[in-house]
Formats: sequence, C-alpha cells, structure tokens
Amino acid sequence: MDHHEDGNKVSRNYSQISDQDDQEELTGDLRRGPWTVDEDFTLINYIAHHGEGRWNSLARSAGLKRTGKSCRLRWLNYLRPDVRRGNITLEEQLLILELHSRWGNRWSKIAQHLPGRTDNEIKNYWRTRVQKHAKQLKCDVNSKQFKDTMRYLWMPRLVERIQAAAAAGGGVATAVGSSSTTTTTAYLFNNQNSTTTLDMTSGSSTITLPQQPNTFTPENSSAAASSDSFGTPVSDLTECYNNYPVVNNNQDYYPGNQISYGDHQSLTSPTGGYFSQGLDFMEQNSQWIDGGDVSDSLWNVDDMWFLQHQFNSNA
DNA sequence: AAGGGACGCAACCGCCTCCTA
DNA sequence: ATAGGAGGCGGTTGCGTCCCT
Repeated sequence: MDHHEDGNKVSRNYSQISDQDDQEELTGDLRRGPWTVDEDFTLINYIAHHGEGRWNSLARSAGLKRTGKSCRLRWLNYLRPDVRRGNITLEEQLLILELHSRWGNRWSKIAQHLPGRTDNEIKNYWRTRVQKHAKQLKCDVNSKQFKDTMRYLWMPRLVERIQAAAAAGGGVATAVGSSSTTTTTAYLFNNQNSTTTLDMTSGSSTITLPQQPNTFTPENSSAAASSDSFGTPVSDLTECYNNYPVVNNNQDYYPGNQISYGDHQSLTSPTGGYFSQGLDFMEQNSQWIDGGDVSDSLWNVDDMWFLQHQFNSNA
C-alpha cells in the first residue's frame, strides 16, 4: 500500500500530533512519542549552527527534552535534508533484493548504497513487502526456496519492468537520486527474448538499459551454474554473462561475486533446490499463479509457462 | 455507515561496538 | 588494561490510514 506520498507523510506526521498532549508521554523530564513542529525546528536550527554528533549533549544544549538517541534518529531518518521520500523505485527494489541476498539484514550497510534512503525505510520495506510475499508462499523469508524465488522470478521481473519503463521513457530511467558516492552496479540480464545490461550508476543517477542481442542460452552453453541460493558466486559464467557489479570507491561492494538474474541454466541446475522438484510449491500457492496477489505485479502467466517449460525440458 | 483487518512507517528498545579518559 | 559513555544497528511496537465486507 503506497498511499503515503511525501506531503501526506509530513502532514500526517504533524496532524497526528496536533493532539499531542493526549498521545505523548512525559517520562520524567524526557519527552517521548511523535515529534512536534517546534522540536523539529529546534533540532534543525541547532544542527545548522553547531553541526551534528554528540547527541546527548546536543539534546541538552538545544533545550530538547529528548534523549540523544531520539534526536539522532529523528535527524537521520526524517529531518536530514538529503533524506529521500516517496515510493521505493523499481531500481531501488532490485538493489535492495540483491544487497540483502548478500548481506542479510545489514540494513545500514544496504542503505549506504541507496542514496537518501534510511536503514529504517529499507527495513520497513523488507518487512512489509518482501516478508509478505514469503508469508504468502508459506515459506520462511530466509529459506532457499524463497531466495530462489526472488532470484529467478522476482528479480528478473523487476528488471523487465525497469526495462519496460526505460523503453517507454526513451531508454534511460531516472534512478536513485544524487549521491556522494560513485558506486556502480552493472547487471546483464538474460531473459527469454533478449539480453539486457542494467547499469546502475548511483553517482550519475541514471540507469541505462541498452538492448543487446541474445548472446547466451542454456542450450548453447555448458557452463556450470551456482549450486547455492543467490548470494554465492556464479562460476564459469563470467565470459558469457559479464554480469558483475562493478566496484568503485567501495571495497566492501561485491567482492568478486557475480550474479545472474534470469539465468536459465541456473534455474535448471541448482542441486537440492526446490526447482528440481517441479512446480509443486507454486501450485500449492495458486494465488501466485492465478494472480491472487498482484500487488507488485511480479508474476504473470509467462513466468509460469517459463517455469513449466524449464521443468518439462529437464524431466 | 461502521467495524475490523491489513498496511505503512515513525519511533522506541536493547544489545553491541567503539572511543576516550 | 579497563570502565563508562556515546553512537550504531537490528528488532519490535504503536498508531494512523486505507480497504474490504
């Protein structure tokens, strides 16, 4: 549910505290609960003149009856001028899924690669959107089953949608806003009809999606694929896919790993994966096939046809 | 129209690590 | 070396809003 736009969020945030006296607790001399306009103004003003940090003394010096932690959180998650509001874009969703597959619940680390997004926001996104899908699939969000689902269906679907949006917009889609970093991520996505490079350049705030001929298929390659759920290197596919995230100015970022969304070979070959067991799990959760849940429009008949085809061809 | 469930998100909590004296 | 404070981080909660029945 994306019914909270920027303005709404702000107005709601303040409207809900119009009757703050009823809602806020006063614990000793410290205030808790939603922040008031005056408090926000005080905090912004103080930081503008004195800078941030040393939050406990900052809270005292600014005359805020809040804990240092509360001030820090309010500033970082809401008041900071570069906080980016609004819906999580497709590109950001893709990045979150990818980074979470590598780092798990390292929200702050993930947030570092989404300019303007806070760890809190990403955490909320994960809990409300991603975990919802895991729940619908009746599987654990950390299970291989769900991770494979994300990797082989959800993420390729996102890439397709990004492609479509880019094509509609002339081939270049605006991405994740300004950034002081120059992290660059390049994906090469191979789907049924085309191979696409997804080049995410946070620093320049653009995503380019040039169409390329299909250069690799499972049928013409004997390359081994990852035997693990995503998050592990995909061996021997580098030449064919060239689907590596490029590291710039961040040594933590994708240390040599490769990823391959829509990798058909990978889809058919994970050892011990649920894909080798057929479509049982999908069929048991028919709402995913029937479109019972189309909130994110990540599934369609083509996906199911594709999966069925893969299983049949490997039977 | 009303009530209940689902959702989204701001804020809090507790634990951990780091820094400094 | 160590103790205490500050800050960071992930998990959780509370509440307003929306939607469906």
